[in-house]
Amino acid sequence: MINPLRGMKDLTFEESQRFEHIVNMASTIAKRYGYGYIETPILEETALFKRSVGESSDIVGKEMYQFIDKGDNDVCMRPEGTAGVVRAFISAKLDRQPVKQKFFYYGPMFRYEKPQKGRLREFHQFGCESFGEASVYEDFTMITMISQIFDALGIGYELKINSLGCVECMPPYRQNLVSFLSEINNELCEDCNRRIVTNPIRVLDCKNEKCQFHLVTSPKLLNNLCECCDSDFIELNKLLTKAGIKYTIDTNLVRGLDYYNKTAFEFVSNEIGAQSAIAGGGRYDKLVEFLDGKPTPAIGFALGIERIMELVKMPEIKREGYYMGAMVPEAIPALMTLAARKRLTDKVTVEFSSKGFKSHMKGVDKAYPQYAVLIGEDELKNGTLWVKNLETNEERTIAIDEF
RNA sequence: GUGGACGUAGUUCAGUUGGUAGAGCACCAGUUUGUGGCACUGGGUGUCGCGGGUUCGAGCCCCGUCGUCCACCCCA
Repeated sequence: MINPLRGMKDLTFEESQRFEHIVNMASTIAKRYGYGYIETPILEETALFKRSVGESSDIVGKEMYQFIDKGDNDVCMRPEGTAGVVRAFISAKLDRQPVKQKFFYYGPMFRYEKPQKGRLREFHQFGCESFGEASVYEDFTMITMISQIFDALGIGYELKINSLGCVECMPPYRQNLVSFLSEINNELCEDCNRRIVTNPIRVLDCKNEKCQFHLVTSPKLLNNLCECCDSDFIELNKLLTKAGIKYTIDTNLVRGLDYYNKTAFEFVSNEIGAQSAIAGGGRYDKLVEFLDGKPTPAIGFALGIERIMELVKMPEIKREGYYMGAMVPEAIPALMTLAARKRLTDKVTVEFSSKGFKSHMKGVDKAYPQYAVLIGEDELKNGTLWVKNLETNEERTIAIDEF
């Protein structure tokens, strides 16, 4: 027996319905905010992810499904969605038009990780990317939209926000932090010492208590923002408060991908294990030009579909369509004709084997239709159908033509 | 990549100091050619993850391997 690869899952029945429901709900809401569907390739040049996500990140460093294809190209299964959408945006030369563009997407992402709860090798994200809008109102709008999606899905969440600064204020702060960390590096754990070199901001959210003790006096980015970043962050706080969206400022919130700047946010749930981030995103104003486009401010987010699947409250299922069956084999051809016609407008389940009444009714329970339609000896003889409405339990025998 | 737990029926699980596998649910058939969900009766559907070893004998003990789960790391 061949099973799916490690960390990859088949979705059927309730699970696939949940998946569909999430995508439908998120798409519907995103469209209301002006987002249009974009589909981009799953396979991209490896260089795209190295340049956008960043070589220092774990994603690029050790988690990519990367290989050389038959044409000698260095290619990679996308580990996240933003890079591909930005690439598509630039490929279509949309960066040369002064028009704001908003896209949503959903689909599989691949990371070669060790699977655990909420962490798969093939997982699915729904995401949005907004290009050309630098206003902090857009940051606020996006966060509002995500809250709305989670509300519509019946999911509880906590929102964390932070500002990562910009090219003006981040580099000096970073240098500042590195020198602070270097002075106390003897007190810090092994991981943190590694992070001082690879990604010093990450040291700030180390879970080691001893590290946290020594980090109390560390320089904080929020106190070192430039005027623009500072006022935008204050404005974002005001807007969220005014809109009644609960949030906390998490100065240690660092997004894992190199391209983020200014607003960073994360939605977390405490009900799904250690992998608690259910959505994350932020601004990436420099990424478009970094991938050879014209400077274009942008902001985006992605939510992990599998991570929220078990949190979603599903709407009640309703009876739908028809179950059709015959109690004598000779009636089956007539059934097929009726079914074909009904299927132009309704859901129809046809049982091809003729069997007893009771047996058919069991089939009816499984198919959960609104109507059961049966043909037995009498009906066949008289050219009629037996129809039962399973909601009202009303039964009728009608002429075939009336159906 | 590191650490820990666990792999028995479709599923959830039981299985004694080692003696050739069992229960609930699900499923199928029947009671019942004409009223389903309920009830009753019958049916086990299995490479005990895989491979080796110890033993007269392994689901159980040992080694290896694959896989799942959980945590770290990291992230959606």
